[in-house]
Amino acid sequence: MGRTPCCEKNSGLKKGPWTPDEDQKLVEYIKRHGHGSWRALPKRAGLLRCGKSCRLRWTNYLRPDIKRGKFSIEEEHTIIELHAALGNKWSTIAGHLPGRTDNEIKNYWNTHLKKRLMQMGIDPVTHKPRADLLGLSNVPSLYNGFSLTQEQQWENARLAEYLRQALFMADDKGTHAPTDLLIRSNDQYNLQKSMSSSTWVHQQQGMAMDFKVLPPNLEQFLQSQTNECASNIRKLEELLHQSQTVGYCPSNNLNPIGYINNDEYGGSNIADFVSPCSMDGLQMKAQPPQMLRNDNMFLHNQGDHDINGGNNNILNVEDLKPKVSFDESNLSTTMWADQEDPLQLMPPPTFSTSNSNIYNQPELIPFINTSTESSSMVNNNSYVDPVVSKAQLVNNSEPGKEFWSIVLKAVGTTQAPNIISA
DNA sequence: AAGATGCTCAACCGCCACGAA
DNA sequence: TTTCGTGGCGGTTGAGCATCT
Repeated sequence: MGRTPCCEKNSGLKKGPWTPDEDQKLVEYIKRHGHGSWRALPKRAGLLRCGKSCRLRWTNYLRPDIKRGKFSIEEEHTIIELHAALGNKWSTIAGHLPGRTDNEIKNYWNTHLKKRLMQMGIDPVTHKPRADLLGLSNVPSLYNGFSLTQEQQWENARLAEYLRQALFMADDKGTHAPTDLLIRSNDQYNLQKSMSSSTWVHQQQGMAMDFKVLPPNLEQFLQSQTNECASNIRKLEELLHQSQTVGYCPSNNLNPIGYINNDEYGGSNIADFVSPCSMDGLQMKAQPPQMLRNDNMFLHNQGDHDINGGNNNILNVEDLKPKVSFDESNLSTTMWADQEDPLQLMPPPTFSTSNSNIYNQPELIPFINTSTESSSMVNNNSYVDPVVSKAQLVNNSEPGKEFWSIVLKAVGTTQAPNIISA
């Protein structure tokens, strides 16, 4: 049995690079007759090639709608985002990049993006931070006792993406990608302490030497950003003091979704400070992540990898984007007050899909921690006190409005790079 | 200058799914 | 239901070029 191979060996058919003459023959034939049966085409077109070779040459190179040239930042982002969700589904990914072929995307991934992610400490297969490289060997303890749900895996992927963004801050030419590096600390004191000890900075500089992507003056840069942010934070804190500050944030050790933050893990690695911060951060960090995306879409496509027929599982890239356009008018009368679970009470922000560039969206809002009592660490890195964070009152009061106004002003801009500490 | 090494990407290979017979 | 032809996909290769030593 066994089917006939497309190109019999020793069939006398030509292989290897196409000549301009062959290209011309193929293009002219298809222009006149369409490709029809690929197997029959070469004979009819006067080509000593197999049909498969003709099809490949046409679809990957000669097709008139092929886009040539470098991949744009947006295209790169789309590839990475889709790859995180779909894996090596190159043709599906290509379906979202007009004019790009699956082969081209695959090549670009293998020769550029994959390497870049690896250099940045991100596993290009899982899109998770590479624990070995980042000193994150303790991170899995975050999930002790829990099996990772798809949502949590998604959050991991998102963390990886934030790391990627952070490390994309400067490219080889010293220009900056339009993304913010978000640094979160449980309080400004801890951040300043960390900065002054420079543990993180030194680690980053070490990485910079390897990665060749971070600014050489990183330490000063971070420091200046920190100072700048500190004044904003103080403003916010003043306003917050005018409001009642009530309510508890479930601590991370009770939250299997568990955003990583520094107090749980000793505060010396990158993941301690670069965290997935989002609009829900304003509602305390334990806000379920599904607020930020269309989970049905994601879950559906998670299960779609093995669906027959390849193109059946095309998904709209819009559905993968965080839905985080912020509607200020929606900030109304909800308040967190003496509630055991404020998460149940805080309405989600209004989301929309209007923004075209997910990396410029106000999702990049830091977790604003208003805690006045810092959670404590002891030297052996064991976690002692639960994180007790005071939630902010959000209401129609002038201070409340002003608070949000400042928050939006502070974080809603997309000037980059901008390190926002909180 | 020349060989070694690395990088890119067009092209190939083998496999799979689908639809027609 | 099975077989077969075909198109399509993803992994891999290797020629050609660039950079390094």
